Amino acid sequence: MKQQAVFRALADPTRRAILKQLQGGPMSAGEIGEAFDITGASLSHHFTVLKHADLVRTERRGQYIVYSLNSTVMEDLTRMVLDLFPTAGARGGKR
Amino acid sequence: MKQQAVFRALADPTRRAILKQLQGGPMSAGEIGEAFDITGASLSHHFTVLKHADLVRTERRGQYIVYSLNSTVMEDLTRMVLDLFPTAGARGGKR
DNA sequence: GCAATATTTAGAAAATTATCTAAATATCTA
DNA sequence: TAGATATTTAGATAATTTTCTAAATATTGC
Repeated sequence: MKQQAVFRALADPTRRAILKQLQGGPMSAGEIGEAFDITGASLSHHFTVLKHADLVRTERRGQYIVYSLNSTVMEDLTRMVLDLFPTAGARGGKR
Repeated sequence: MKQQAVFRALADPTRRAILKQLQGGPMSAGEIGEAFDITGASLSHHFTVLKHADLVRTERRGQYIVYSLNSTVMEDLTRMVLDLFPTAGARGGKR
């Protein structure tokens, strides 16, 4: 798990918005892009960063490329957060 | 809660290392700085970012300024993470 | 008050990141 | 195969961030 890649990926608001979009289920790059006012090339750059952090998965479907959330990383991420603030979340507190 | 400020603050490895240092308890700026090979001025900048994200608290103690973790933010942070990956962590899954 | 120590602020340089346009690659349909 | 659509790659520019040096501010102890 590349901690740095994950935190760096989450630091950008556009990328977090992409992740939120994907909560609705897998979407093509173009569909995702409709919600943003940036070029496809810039979007593609963000996808690269998200893939590098292993936060999303891709699959080519015909001429489209479909992105989806990689929710298994969520556990790792939670662990990283807890690792940074052990005092508060240490041992199974309330949720 | 300034989501952007928190994620941005966590994106830098030096700042995450500072947070880890503070796990050992409150420390003065100078003590924290001993572990890093950067100037006090740069360190001070990182403190500013961490404070802006409300991840640390400060208290002047004589000529020192003592930093400590603000662990209450941890809950917010966990919430933000869960918010980004709802499918996996949604409702009290395993821990 | 003055010198010493601790930290921050100001301003600039260096490094990184986000974005763009143009061109390349991949797939589909006719 | 040729043309259309979807996405990525390349290379450049703009914006942001990290770091530095030098100077400023705050506090202590003489």
